[in-house]
Amino acid sequence: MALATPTAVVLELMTMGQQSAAHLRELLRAASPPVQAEHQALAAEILRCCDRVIAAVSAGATDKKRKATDPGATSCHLPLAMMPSKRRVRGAEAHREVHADTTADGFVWRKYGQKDINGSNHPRLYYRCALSGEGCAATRRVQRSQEEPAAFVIAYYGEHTCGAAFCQQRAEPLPPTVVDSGSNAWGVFGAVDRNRGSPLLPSLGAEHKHSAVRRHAEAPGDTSRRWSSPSSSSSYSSEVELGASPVEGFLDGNFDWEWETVVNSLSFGDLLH
DNA sequence: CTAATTTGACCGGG
DNA sequence: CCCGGTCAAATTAG
Repeated sequence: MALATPTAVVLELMTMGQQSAAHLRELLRAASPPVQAEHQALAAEILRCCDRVIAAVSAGATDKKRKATDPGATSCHLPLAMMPSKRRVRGAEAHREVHADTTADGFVWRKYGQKDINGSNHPRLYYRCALSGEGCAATRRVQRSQEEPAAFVIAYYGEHTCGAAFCQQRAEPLPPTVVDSGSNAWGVFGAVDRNRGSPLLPSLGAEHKHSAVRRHAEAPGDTSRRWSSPSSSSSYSSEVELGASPVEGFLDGNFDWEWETVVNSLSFGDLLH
C-alpha cells in the first residue's frame, strides 16, 4: 500500500519528465528545418538522465532493503552484459517505458503470464510478440498504475526481430509515448516505429477485426520452432489489443483488475501540452 | 475441433 | 527465503 511514498512521487514526476523529454526529442528529430545535432543530443541527454533516475529509484523501490549505492549508476553507460547465456536476465535490462491509457500499441502480443507484484495491488501481465515463434524476442510487461485505473505502464523489452513493420499494423497504432530508456542497442530502435506526422485519431474507439496473423514473408520454412511446447503444437495466440476494449483481464480474484470504466476517448500523454 | 487464455508450478536470482 | 518471470498443462471460447 505504498501510495504516497516519496519514491512513488518521484517516479511519477520523473516519468512525466521523461515523457516530455522524449516528446521534445521527437519534435527536434522531425523538425522541418533540421535543428542542430547538438540540440538533439541535448534532448537525448535529458532523456537519458531521466531514465537513469527512474531506473535508480525504481530499483530502490523494488527492493527496499537494498542499498542505494550504485557504483555505475552515475556513469553515462550501463555496462550491463546482456549476454543470453542465462535465461533470466531480468536484472537491469534496458527497456523502454511507455505510459498510456491503453494497452494497444499496434503490435500483436501473446500473453504468456500474469503475476501479482507485491508492491502493487494490480497484477502484472507478460506478453510476447505473437511472432515469437518465428524468432521475435520482443516482450513487454503491462501493469496498471496503482492509482489511476485507466493508466498503464508498459515496459518494452527487446526488439522486434520478426520485422516490426509486420507486427505493427499501422492502422491506429500511434505509440503513445515512447520513452527511450536508451541504454543499449534498444535506443536506436526507433527506426521502425516512428510515429511521424500521424495525428491522433479523433475517434478510434472502433475495434476492427485484425487481419489474421499468418506466418508471412520471411518465416523460415524450416522447423526451427523456438520454444514451442511439444504438446501444444504451435498453438500460440495472437492477441490484439485495440483501443479501449476491456478485453484483457477481468479476473474474479483480482478485483482491482476490473476496469470497465476505461476512457474511450484516449488522449495520449504524448500530446499533452 | 482448433485455437486462445488462464492459472499454478517451477526456476533462478538477490 | 522471498520475489519476480517463464513455462506448460488445463480450460474455455470460437
